[in-house]
Amino acid sequence: MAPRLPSTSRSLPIALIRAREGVMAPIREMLADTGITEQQWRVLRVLSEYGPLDASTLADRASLLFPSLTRIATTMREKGLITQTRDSDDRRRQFIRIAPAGEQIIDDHTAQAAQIVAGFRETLGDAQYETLLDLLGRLDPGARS
Amino acid sequence: MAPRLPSTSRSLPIALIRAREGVMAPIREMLADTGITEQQWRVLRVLSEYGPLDASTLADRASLLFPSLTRIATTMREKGLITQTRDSDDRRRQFIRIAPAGEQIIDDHTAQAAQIVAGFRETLGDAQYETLLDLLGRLDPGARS
DNA sequence: CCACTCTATTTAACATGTTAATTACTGTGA
DNA sequence: TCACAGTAATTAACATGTTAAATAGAGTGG
Repeated sequence: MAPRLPSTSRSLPIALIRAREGVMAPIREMLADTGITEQQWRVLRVLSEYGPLDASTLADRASLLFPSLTRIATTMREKGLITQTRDSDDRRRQFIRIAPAGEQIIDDHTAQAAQIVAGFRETLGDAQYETLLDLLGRLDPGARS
Repeated sequence: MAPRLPSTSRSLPIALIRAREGVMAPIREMLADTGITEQQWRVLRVLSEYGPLDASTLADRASLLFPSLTRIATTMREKGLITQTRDSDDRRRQFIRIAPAGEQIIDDHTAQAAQIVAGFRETLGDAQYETLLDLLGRLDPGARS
C-alpha cells in the first residue's frame, strides 16, 4: 500500500498545463497583433455568444476569477472593447456588453480561430476530440453531470 | 464553408482551464498549510524525482517559464527549500538541488497527494485516465511522438 | 428606522505568466 | 587577443491567478 506519486512525466496537472500551452500558443500568436490577451479574447467570445451579461455570469462563463475580471474589464473599457453599465434595480450589479470595436476583433479573427480549432480536431480525430472534451468535463467540479 | 467557432461551452481551451482548476483545487488545499504554491510543489517534485538539475532542465521538466523559475527559485532558496550552486566549468550555468526542508515537505505530503491522484483515476476509471493522458500528450508540441 | 446579514464588486498583496531587453559568460575565427 | 555570435540566466514591465479584506448596496427582523 505504499502510496506512490506518478512520475512527473505522467502527472495529470502537468499534462493539463502542457496541453493548454500547446493549444493556446497558436491562439496567442493570432492575437499578438491585436494587442489583446487570451483572456480578453475569451471575454469577447463569451459576450459575443451570450450577449450582455452581468459580471458574475461573465466571469463564470469565461472561467475567470472575479478579481481578474475586474481588472480585465477596466482595461477593456479603456480600450473601447466593452461597455459597463450599472443595473438600476440593484446598483451593486453591473452589466457588461461588447462594443463595436470588440465585435470587430471577433469578426476579424473568427475564421482563423476556427481554423486553429479545426487543426486540433484533425490532429486527434473527431471521435477522440469529443472523448477528450468529455473526459475534461468530468474533471470539472463545476460541470453539472 | 462558413467558419464557426464552437460554443464556449465546448471550447477546448476553456475545458482545459476548468479541468486544471478541478484537479489543482484539492492539491492547493493540501498545500495551504505549508505556505508553498502549486508551482513550488512542482519544483520540489521534479527535484525529488530527478535529483539536482540545471535551471534550464528544471524549468522544462516542471513546465515553468524561465523568468518564473528565476523568481520561484529565489523564494525557495530564502525559505531553505532548495540550494543553488554555480557550475564551475560554465559559470553561466546553475545547479539546483532540493534541501532537507524541501524533502520534508515532499515526505509529509506524498501520501495525501497520491490519494488525490487516485481519486481522479477512480473518477474516470483506469482506462479512460490513461486515454486522457495520451490525448493530452498529443496536444503538447514539446512531446516527441 | 435600525442593527444585522447577505450579496456583488472592488481593492490589496503577493505569486506567476508572458514577452522583450539586458547581463554575464563561452566559444570561435580573424 | 579581440570583436562577435551564441548561450544561460536575470531583469523589467505589464497582465493574470489567488486569497483575504474592504466597500457598497439590498434585504430582513425587531
